[in-house]
Amino acid sequence: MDTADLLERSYPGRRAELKRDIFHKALSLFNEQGIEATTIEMIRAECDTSVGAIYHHFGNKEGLVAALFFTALEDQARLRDAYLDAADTTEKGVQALVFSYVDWVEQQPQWARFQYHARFAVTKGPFKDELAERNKTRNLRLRQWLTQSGRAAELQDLPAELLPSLIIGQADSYCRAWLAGRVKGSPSAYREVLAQAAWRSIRAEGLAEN
Amino acid sequence: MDTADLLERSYPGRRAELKRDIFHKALSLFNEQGIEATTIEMIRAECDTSVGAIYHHFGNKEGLVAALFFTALEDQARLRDAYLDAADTTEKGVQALVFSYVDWVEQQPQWARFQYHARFAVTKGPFKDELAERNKTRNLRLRQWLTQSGRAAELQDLPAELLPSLIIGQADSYCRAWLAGRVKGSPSAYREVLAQAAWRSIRAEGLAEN
DNA sequence: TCCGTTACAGAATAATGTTCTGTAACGGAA
DNA sequence: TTCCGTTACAGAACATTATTCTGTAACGGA
Repeated sequence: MDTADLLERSYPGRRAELKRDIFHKALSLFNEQGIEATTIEMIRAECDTSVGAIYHHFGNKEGLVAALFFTALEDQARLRDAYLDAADTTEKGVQALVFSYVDWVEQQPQWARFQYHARFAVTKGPFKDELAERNKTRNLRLRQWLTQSGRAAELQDLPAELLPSLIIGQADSYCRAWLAGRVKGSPSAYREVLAQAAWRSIRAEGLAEN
Repeated sequence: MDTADLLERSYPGRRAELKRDIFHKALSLFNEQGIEATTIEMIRAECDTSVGAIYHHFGNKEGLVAALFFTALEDQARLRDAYLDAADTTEKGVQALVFSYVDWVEQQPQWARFQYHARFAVTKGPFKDELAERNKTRNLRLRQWLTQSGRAAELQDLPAELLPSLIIGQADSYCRAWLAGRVKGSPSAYREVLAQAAWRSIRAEGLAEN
């Protein structure tokens, strides 16, 4: 399960060959050199194609960035929903969110790294509306889980807008540190610790929980 | 306590007037338009100066970004160290880290937002060595606190490289959400909740703690 | 007052993003 | 199979933007 697999999944077929290749090479370059520092010419050379081809498929550099970003978001959400579907208790749900997050980051470090760095550009740029649109539908399953009836009883009395950060914040922070090379242990090696930490921080204070 | 104050603090004196102005205006533009989308010409026009002046002070666009980034980091650390010095227990220390983080973000939203978005570029670019250098000295106080003797007894048995993320991850996540406009409540309004959550997630399991 | 240094101006240049026009490959319809 | 609209690609021309360079003015200590 690597970058190539993700691309086959999202853009299958022979006719999308070059498109996948541009995706793949651009992703690497953006991550290695930085987004600004990567020129269209570099991508063109790496893919042994023409600028025309790149602009044909993606419109412009911003479009390429946005397309990569959306692809990453969608793939990550796919895994998250799968994990969430298998969780039958609140604690398991929290675990599912943390596990799916760190597992995906570790399976797709390239895409994860890029996602972190491209978010701002996409949020500001001309694709911000499309982003908001996609967010809405992509996070349906998550929102449904969060607001499921009876959830509140198992959790502390917390502002709803705080919940996502409380659940995923620590894992997210560690993943960033790992991708930046500031720490060595892989995120998924700590998945239980991270899930535990999240759960301990939001669960209602029971008497006999561990 | 706003952007202007921060600048007076970091670059005082009359002769740094234009430099401060460039900082100030560039920061706003970078945040509003995005870093790539902001041209030197825009900054020049906004400051009513010349490109020569900008390049004289900062070398190039990357240098300007790096200078802004370093300024933000240093100011944030200043507040953190101040809070940390006043904390006399482990729990208070965790609280100090969370409080200083959210308070600074709320006092300096412009700088905070920029910091998030510029990190990658600086990490990759020609200033990465200077960044690593500065990180080392800037985080001295923090590292000292983290490794202070007796700390481990009050905390769960956790990998050291996980600690920073466990303490600050949730607050960090919420700050990002707030700066991006995804949530409404200001970070410092939730400072106690966030500090509590962090503490609950890492403290050793006592019997009679609340 | 002199003089080296720093601060700034703005035209010239270079690097890079984008457009545009043309050509080839594709794939269904007749 | 042939035709034809559509999609895929090529690469030169163009536009925008970053950067350099040369010159001038202000500063500040000797």
